[in-house]
Amino acid sequence: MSTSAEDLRAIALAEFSTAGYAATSLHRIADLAGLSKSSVLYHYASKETLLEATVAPAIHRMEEILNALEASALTPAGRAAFLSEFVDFILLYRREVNMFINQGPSLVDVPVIDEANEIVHRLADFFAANTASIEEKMRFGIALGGAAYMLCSPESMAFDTDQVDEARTALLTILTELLAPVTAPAVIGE
Amino acid sequence: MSTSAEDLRAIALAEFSTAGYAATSLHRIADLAGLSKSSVLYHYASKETLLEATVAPAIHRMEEILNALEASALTPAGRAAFLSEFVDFILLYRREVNMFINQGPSLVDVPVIDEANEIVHRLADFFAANTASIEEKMRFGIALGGAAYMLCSPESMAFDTDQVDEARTALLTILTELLAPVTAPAVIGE
DNA sequence: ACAGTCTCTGACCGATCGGTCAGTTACTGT
DNA sequence: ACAGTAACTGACCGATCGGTCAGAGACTGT
Repeated sequence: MSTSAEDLRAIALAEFSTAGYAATSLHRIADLAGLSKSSVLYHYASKETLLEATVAPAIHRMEEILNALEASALTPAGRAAFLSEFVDFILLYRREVNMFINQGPSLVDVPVIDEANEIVHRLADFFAANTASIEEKMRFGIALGGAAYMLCSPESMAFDTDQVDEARTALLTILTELLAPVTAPAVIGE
Repeated sequence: MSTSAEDLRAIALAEFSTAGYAATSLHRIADLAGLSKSSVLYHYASKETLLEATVAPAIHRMEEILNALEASALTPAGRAAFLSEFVDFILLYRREVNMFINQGPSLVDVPVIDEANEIVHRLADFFAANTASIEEKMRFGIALGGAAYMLCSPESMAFDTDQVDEARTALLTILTELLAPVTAPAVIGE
């Protein structure tokens, strides 16, 4: 059952994230799926509908994580839990996250993408609320954008399954270091 | 002099980096320049030629920096000089760097983009040569991709000129911290 | 045997894409 | 006054884009 609908979603996700939404034609998606363009439009009413179906699960999951973060306020435990969940989220929804980061700004006016951009803004606001310094804002941006780039760059897209755990640990270490609370003294440098 | 040629380059750069190469039409570039599409094609033989002219300066500069890095081997001074030059490079060629990072993989078969991708690979190989651990590779990717994202995200594109210095200092601090030699003890966390 | 529904397809549509070309305008040096 | 050239333009081209539509098979329950 559902031979094609889910296949098409996966194919579209891979193409949208690597080649870009605008640069990916319905014809190409159909070819990769072994179908005709008309069949793609049978399962999804439009290219935009396909995009929405492609990224919706990741958006909803990210919304859950963000709600939990805002609920747990700024307790150290809450913050640590968020980082762990966030790393798992990025690893699970690698391609979707890469799409938000790389193409989000250029896909405005697509409702589901606007929703995703709004979530990123909520997340940024949360971290920016406690610090006005440019360096802290930059740490957040580098952590988010860098992690997303790292996990979907051409070289790293093909993770061996046994490397995922190591990647997860490394990512959590680096992000924790980058997003350490502002109360931590700056022992590095002078 | 050069009323339009240079203007077109700047307009194309801004559009390519924000909306994407594939999603930017020659018609739109012409409109933004107050010219006709034919005039754009008068100054640049093709859309691809315009892309090459747009990113060539940044590529040549990055090549210089990379050559200097490889020449200075792994001396601490050489590494520190590289980081400083690299930060200046990213700040000066923000939009171009953002293009490489976000669209490089999808623009293969364009000669000048292949050249840029090759440079990124040389840079990655240089840092990967001294460490095989996934974490160190990830640190490099996060630093490069994160810095590029941070400096060309919609919110940060409009830097006040007096904030550039502060941004430069913060960026240098964070990158130095991220790319600290593997010999440095991990004093953060446990 | 029949009707209904799901999946799929080729033919076709208007719009837009990158690109070509003949020709116009305006400014130059002679 | 004239020729040359740089800058620019509208009309046009084939290709491709997203999307519509009528209908062909395949599989159901009756």
